[in-house]
Amino acid sequence: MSRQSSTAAQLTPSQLLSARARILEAAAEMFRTHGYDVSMDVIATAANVSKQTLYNQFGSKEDLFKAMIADRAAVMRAPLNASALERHPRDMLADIARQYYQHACGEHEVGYYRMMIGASQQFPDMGRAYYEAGPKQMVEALAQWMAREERLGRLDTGGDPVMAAEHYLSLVAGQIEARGLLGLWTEMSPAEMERRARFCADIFMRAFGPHRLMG
Amino acid sequence: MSRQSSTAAQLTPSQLLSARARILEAAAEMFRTHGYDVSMDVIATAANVSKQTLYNQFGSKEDLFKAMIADRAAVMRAPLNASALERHPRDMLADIARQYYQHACGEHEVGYYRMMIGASQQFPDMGRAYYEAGPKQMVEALAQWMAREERLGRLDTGGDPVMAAEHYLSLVAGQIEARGLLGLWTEMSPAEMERRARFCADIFMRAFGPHRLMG
DNA sequence: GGCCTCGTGGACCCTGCAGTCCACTTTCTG
DNA sequence: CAGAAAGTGGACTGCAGGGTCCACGAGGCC
Repeated sequence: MSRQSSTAAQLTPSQLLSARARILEAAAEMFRTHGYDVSMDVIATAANVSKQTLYNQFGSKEDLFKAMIADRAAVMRAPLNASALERHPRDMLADIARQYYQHACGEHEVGYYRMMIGASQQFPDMGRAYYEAGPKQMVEALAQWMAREERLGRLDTGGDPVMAAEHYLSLVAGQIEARGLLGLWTEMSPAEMERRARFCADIFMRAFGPHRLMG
Repeated sequence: MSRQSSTAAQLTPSQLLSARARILEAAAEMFRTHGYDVSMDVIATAANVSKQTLYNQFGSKEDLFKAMIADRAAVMRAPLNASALERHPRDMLADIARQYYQHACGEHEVGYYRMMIGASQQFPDMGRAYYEAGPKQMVEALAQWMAREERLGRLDTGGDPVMAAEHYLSLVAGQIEARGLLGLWTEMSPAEMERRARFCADIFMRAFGPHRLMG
């Protein structure tokens, strides 16, 4: 019993993960909140790991950073679950906006995005990688869906679904993201999310819906 | 003659400015391209000034940075020249987009924006200041104009001109800015600018024009 | 000419941080 | 149990960068 309690029982959950996973997690958190400038000591402390272990797992700070980016890229998936294909475009669009507001524009994600922007100055290829793993995926998935809807006659993007998709995502993210990037944080109530989501879907449908007034 | 040439004649243009102005200019350039991490030595060299002079003018790095921000804020003005009030909203909107594409989304400005994002992590109040001096001004100016147009019956924002204004600016900036922030640079031809500007104005008018289909 | 101000450049101090080393302990494995 | 493998903590090195100091030069003012 005493041996048990001294090894497993009193460990915090984070200590049950492998050292490597713990480091990656802590690194993500520290990089996100402090930018690339965090010291390796701070990361080691946050990961509950000695500095040496850290250097054993990842040869250098740059390597650690890159590994952590790669690790996150796997997490970051286009949240366009193609489940409900037969729903009305308006509902689908509103849903995308809702998902965005709930998951992709939190303090967490915006902080992460901000860090990537900062890092892209230091590691230019990383910016590209991030863009292609993240935003680009979303645009493409959405554009594909829109093209399909256009073929079904339920949307009219004027033959440029990519631009329409970009516009919709811009509409959804809009100033919220801009404010977040500059560190201005305003919590968004569920009601507000709902209102904005509907608003976005509505105006998109007015602009790209099938019953257009003008050519 | 020899005295003349040794003092004024062979000075480069930048050396004719006051030391302070030269420092501010060089600091802006260096901070923009390298982020807040540039060393003071580099800035001093770029300004063609000794390190001591730099510290005489601005007590510390932080002070220099803030002074440079303040200096830039004066330059950054909402480019919504209210000259042409009687023009058709569509033309006005297209013009705003054109102006944005020509002046506000160049490598220069986006680099500056990126730097501000990075700095807002270190100096939170600076992010707010930047937002209020820049984006916010634009949104408000545009919203005011839209409210006026709505009263004239030439626009229908559904009673929320601010949201409409935000949406229009998002539409215009959109993915271009996102890509720029991540360091992906794609030169935009004048034709492309024109196409995008028209596109933005058109879809905005379809969504918020006076002849709406649905309530 | 003599003083004063401003600038120069280069040496210098000190702190923080990436990265290394090492002696010691823990844990896994045969 | 013995030995290997991995981890620990803390001291240490080297360097970059913020900030200071100082001896010197050049122009303006009386």
